[in-house]
Amino acid sequence: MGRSPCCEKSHTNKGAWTKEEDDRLIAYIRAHGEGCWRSLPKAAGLLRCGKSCRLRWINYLRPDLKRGNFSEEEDELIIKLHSLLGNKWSLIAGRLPGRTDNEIKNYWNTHIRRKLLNRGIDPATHRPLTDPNNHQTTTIPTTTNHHNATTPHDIIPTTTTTTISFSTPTTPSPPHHLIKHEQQDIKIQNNIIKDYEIKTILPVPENQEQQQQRCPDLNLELRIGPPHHHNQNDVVHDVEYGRPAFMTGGGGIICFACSLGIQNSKECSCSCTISLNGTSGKSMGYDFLGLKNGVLDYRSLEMK
DNA sequence: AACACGTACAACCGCGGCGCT
DNA sequence: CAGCGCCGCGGTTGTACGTGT
Repeated sequence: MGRSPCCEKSHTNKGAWTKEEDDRLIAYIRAHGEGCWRSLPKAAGLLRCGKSCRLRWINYLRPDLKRGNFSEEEDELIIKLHSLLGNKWSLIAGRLPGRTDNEIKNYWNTHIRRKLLNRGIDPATHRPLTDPNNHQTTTIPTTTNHHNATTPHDIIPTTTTTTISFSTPTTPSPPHHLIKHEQQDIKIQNNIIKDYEIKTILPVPENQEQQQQRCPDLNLELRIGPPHHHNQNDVVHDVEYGRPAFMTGGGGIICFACSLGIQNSKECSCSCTISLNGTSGKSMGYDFLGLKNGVLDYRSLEMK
């Protein structure tokens, strides 16, 4: 299916935006609001394509953007979210108010990747680089891209080229320590997270101990379900929606929506009542994505 | 001071999803 | 149902700036 170019390239500026262009774009959007990016440049008197205008506005000019360095909490939240969502930068950005997908993506590639590599963790799989279950299909890039070269000390020393998996193994047999590994479509407010993987990890895998030794300050074992014990009976199915529900530490059952911290949403099919600080309700002791400590509060965040 | 190399980030490009006709 | 067009996403590139030699 052929596609027409998004804009008449011969009549559009490219490259860095000037102050005047910024001002025009801001003024136009203040007057008319966002949207209709294709027609916006012409209406605003800009010699730019609509995509360029949209990008400039979203990533740089939007008034609600939080400029400045990422905090340690944001770092850890990004790592957690990335381990769950993969390179779904827009979804990750949706949970970091004031941050854009582009900003997070750049930050990941320039800072967090290296940080994880220094910790001996594969940034793609969030598992130890030495993990034998870390199926190796691609070569560890010595650079993020052609010029984002990492210095030699950033790379975990290996005698040979180490390869890692950047995707869920296509082979049907799951790693032995995964008892649950299934695709889910979940809806969070107006967004749908597709191909979400639930991995419930059995206790005491060799690699976990290894990982804890390596990075005692970071628990990247992201569980859906109670952290204290797991067995196959812990995962039951939500009768109404056919999606998994989870046993809580107190023996109660929460639905998948609640396990993601979106209890009380329309997707919630259980009757659990979880306070944000985790101090009441059947799910006491449950802390997903730092909900307890207030790092993340889905209900207070507006999706992009 | 000059150069080379590394880093950070804004911006671009191509593609897929989705709605409309 | 297919074609079309727009929007948004993720990957990649360009380049200014910083640092080391």
